[in-house]
Amino acid sequence: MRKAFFLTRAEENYIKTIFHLGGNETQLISTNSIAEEMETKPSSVTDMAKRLARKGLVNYVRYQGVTLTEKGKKTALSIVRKHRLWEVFLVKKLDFNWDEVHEVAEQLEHIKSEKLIDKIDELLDFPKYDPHGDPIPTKSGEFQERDKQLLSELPIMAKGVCVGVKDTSSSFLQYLDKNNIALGHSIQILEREDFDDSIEIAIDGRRLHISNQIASNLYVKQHD
Amino acid sequence: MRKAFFLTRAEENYIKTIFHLGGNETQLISTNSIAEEMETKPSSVTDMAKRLARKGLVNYVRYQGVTLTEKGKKTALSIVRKHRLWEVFLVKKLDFNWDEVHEVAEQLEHIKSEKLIDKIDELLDFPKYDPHGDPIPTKSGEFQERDKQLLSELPIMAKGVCVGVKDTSSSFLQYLDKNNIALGHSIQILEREDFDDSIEIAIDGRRLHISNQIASNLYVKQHD
DNA sequence: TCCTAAATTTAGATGAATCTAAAAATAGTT
DNA sequence: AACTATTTTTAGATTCATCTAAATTTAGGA
Repeated sequence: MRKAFFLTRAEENYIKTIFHLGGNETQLISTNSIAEEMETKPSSVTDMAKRLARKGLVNYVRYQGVTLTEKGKKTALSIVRKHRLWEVFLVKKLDFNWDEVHEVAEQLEHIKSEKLIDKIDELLDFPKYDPHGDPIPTKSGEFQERDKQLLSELPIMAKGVCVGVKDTSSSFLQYLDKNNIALGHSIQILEREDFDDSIEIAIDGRRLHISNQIASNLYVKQHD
Repeated sequence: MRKAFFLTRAEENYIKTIFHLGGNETQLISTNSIAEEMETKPSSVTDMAKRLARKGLVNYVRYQGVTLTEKGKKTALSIVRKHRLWEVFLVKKLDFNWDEVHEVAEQLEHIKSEKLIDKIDELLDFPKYDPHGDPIPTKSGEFQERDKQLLSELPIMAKGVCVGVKDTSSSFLQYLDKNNIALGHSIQILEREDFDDSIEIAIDGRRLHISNQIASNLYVKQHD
């Protein structure tokens, strides 16, 4: 019988970051990019890469980078699942605003209790998306990105429903709140300004002028 | 401006243990008793005692023991508050049984977010007691033990309401479940067996014979 | 008072997670 | 093919939290 499988908080955070950087796919993730994302030093990442490799969570090639193993992917999905379910819980049950949930969910995602997260899932009636529109992996690890495009990439006159945000910073989310843009709203592109790629949109009967910065951080699902 | 006040998980656990051992009062708590309670070594406790003293959370007297400072007490109450509120949440909102909540609450009590625990408190409608009958400190740190006695200390024919448990082990709580003994039930002592101090009780119209072991782990509030 | 047993502390070690500074490997360019 | 800039790794140090083993202090007899 081999030693019980247990991950420290730091290990879980590395796994999650590698996943978000695309460790899912085949290309190797560089230690530098991980360090940058986690605001830590490349040398620390190297150490951790070795540790995670020893535990069978990543494939580590010296001077090349890492990818997640199957076990690593499963772990990452479980953490992402917990993070996003907790975010839904905070918004739906405790009236947190969608710009306040991230920090707290970063802590809650490390709570170790399968029963707890399953019960939370049930309490929330098995949500498919988190408050930012990101999909929640199922208990068995199924995970499907929603069919979506950046608002900035839609052609003139195209219509769509707002389904997610790319940037999840407080300032961006608060901008959206202030302008009454929320998931589920219908949007139509009315005009595009060639000079700065800003666009004029119709949203819920109102007209609104938004910068390219904004439009390229809003996901929509196009319809006709 | 001095360094931001921050406690590690280990530090919080020590503070909590000292509180439970009576660090509230004036007598010093020995390193040995702390080590025993936490299933660690006395030498580890000594190290931590120094660290906590440096941070102003305990008064540490070499070879004598520790007491909590005002700051330490405040910290302890905040942790106990979080632990007990989470226990209520698990039982009331997620249908955990009262013998399953401790472990998970041990993790949840370390989540750092004032807003989160205040919202949980509100969601639960500001409960005064946890699922084992222990009082929940208020946000401002008020904390009052309920007026209660051990069932084993009640005289013959005395009546009372079950208000808490002393032992919170799974096996004890499951015994109570099996015999349909729960907080809020009325109990009357009918007979006491001199030989082994076991007692015959009336509870909710039923008669039940329970050992002294059981009776000395059940709290009741006596009435007439 | 002196002695011994128990409690407590010190000293030194270990593993996790991090850092800095220096060394090594890689990749792009002439 | 050789040079250089960048990336990555190594080596060595630090802090936290823990341990074991040895030394010290305290407290309770005889």
